[in-house]
Amino acid sequence: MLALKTQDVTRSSGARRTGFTEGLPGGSLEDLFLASVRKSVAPREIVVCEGDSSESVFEVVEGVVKLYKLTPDGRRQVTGFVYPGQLFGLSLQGACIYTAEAVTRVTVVLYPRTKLDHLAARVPGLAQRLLSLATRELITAQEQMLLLGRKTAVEKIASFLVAQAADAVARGGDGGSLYLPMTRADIGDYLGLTTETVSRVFKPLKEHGIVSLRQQKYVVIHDHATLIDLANGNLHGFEY
Amino acid sequence: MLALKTQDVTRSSGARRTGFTEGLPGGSLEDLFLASVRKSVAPREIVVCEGDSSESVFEVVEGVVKLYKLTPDGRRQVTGFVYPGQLFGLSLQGACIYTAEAVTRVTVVLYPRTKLDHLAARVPGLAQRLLSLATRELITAQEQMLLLGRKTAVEKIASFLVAQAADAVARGGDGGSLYLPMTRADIGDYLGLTTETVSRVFKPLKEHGIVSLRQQKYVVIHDHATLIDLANGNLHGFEY
DNA sequence: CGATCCTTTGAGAGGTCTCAATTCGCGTGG
DNA sequence: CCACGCGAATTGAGACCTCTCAAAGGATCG
Repeated sequence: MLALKTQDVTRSSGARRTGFTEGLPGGSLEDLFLASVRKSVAPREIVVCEGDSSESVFEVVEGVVKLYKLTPDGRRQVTGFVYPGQLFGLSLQGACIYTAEAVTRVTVVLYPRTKLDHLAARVPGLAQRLLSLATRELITAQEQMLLLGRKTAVEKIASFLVAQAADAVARGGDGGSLYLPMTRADIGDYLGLTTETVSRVFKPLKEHGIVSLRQQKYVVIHDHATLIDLANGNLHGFEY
Repeated sequence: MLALKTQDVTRSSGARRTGFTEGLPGGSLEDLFLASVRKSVAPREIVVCEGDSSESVFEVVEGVVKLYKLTPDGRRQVTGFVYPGQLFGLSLQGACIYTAEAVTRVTVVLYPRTKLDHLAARVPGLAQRLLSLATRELITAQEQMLLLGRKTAVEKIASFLVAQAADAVARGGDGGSLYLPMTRADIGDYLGLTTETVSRVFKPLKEHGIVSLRQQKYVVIHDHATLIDLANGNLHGFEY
C-alpha cells in the first residue's frame, strides 16, 4: 500500500470497476470515473462537515468512516459507520446533513453529484442501484430507531456486537473475532449511551465469558447465541 | 366521498396522475396504473404486518398510516407516520420489515413491486423519483436517530410538534394549528417515551401558554419560537 | 520512555419508567 | 338530545436505569 499523505488527492484512474457500479454497462460510466477523485484521509479528520455544501457522493474504498449529527450544545449521535464498498453523501440535497469523519486512515472516492445525477437519468440500472443502496440504509436506520428508542443498554451493546459480526461476515470475516476501530465514545454515541455505560456493560459480558478482548479494539465472540438472546431482550439470568 | 367498507378493494382507474408519478411520461406508466389496486382501510387495521411477504409498494392517498417495529417482548417503536402523497413499503426486499397500521380511515393504492421494478429500469426518471423519496426518508430517519438517542423528553416533544407543524405547512396547512390523529401512546412510541411522559411534558407546555389543546387531537401552537428553542435544548427558564 | 488520550471504575444524582388510580373525552345507543 | 360506557389521557408515588462528575488505571504513539 502506498504511503499517502493526509488529504492526498489524485485523479482516479478510469479503470475502476468495483464498488457500487459493478456490473453496470462500462462504457457509459467512463465520464463518471474520469471525473472522480481519489482522496486519502487521516484518522480523526473530517471528510465533510454538517452544513457544508458538498457537491459529491463518497465511496469508501478503504478504512472506516463515521457519520454523525450534533445538537446545538454538542451532544452527538453517530448515525452510522461506513465500510469499504459503501457510499455516503447520497442523502444530501444541497447542504450536508451530517459530519463524516475518518475513524481509521481512509481512502474515499468522490463522484461529482451533477455527473452522477446526469448518468442516473440515462444509464439503465444506475438509479436502481442507488435506490437499492438507499433502501438498505433505510432498513438499517429503522432497526437502529428500534434500538435507540426501545432497547436497554445491554440489549443495545449485544445488538451492536451481533450486527457488527454479521457485517464482518458479509465483508468476508469469520464472525468470531471482530475489529472495532471506533472508540468507546463512538460506540456510545452510536447507541445513545455514554462511554461509561458502554464500559460498564462490557464488563459482565467479559466476566460471563460471552466475549473477550484480545486487544482494546479486537473483540472475540465466544457465545454468539447468548449475544443474540441478549440483543432480543432475553436476559435469562444475566446479571448486570 | 364514497362510503367505502372496510378493506374495500377496487381496480384503480387508469387516470391517476398525482402522487409520486406526477410529471413522469404518462403513456409508459399505463401498465402500472392498470395493475394498481385501491384499497380502503379502517382505523386500527393492519395494512401489512412485519414479516409478511408483501408484493406491493403502497401509496397513501388519504388518511394517516403509522409504521412500527416490535421487539420480541412487545415493546414498540413507531418509525414514522405516512401522510397522503407519500409511499411506504419501498424498503422491503421480500419480507416486510415493519407493520403498517391505519391511524385514521385510510385509502391506499397498491402498486405491484415487480411491475414497478420493471418500469424503473426503463422509464427515465422513475427510479430517480423513487431514489429521491428514499433519500428524503433517510434524512428524516437520521434526524430521528438524533432525537431518540440524544434528546430529552421535552426536546423530543418540542421537536415532534415543530416537525409536525412543518409537515402540515408543506401539505397546505397553516402551521398554527395541528391535527394529530395518533394517540399519546403512538406519539410516545415514536419518540421513545411512555404515554405518561408524553402527558407529563404536555402539561407545562400548556401551562406556559406555548400550546393549547382545542380538542384532544387538535393542538394549537401559540409560541412557535419557544418551541423551536425547546427542541434545540434551549430550556432557558423552562421548568418541567 | 514519557505524554496524552482512552478506558475503566466508583459514588451519587436525576430523568424517565412502572404501577396504579382517577379523570376525561368521544362515540354509541336510547 | 342526552345519558351511558369504554378506551384514552392524566395524575401521583416510588423504583430503577442511566447519566454526571471525578479519579485512577491502561494503551498507544511519537
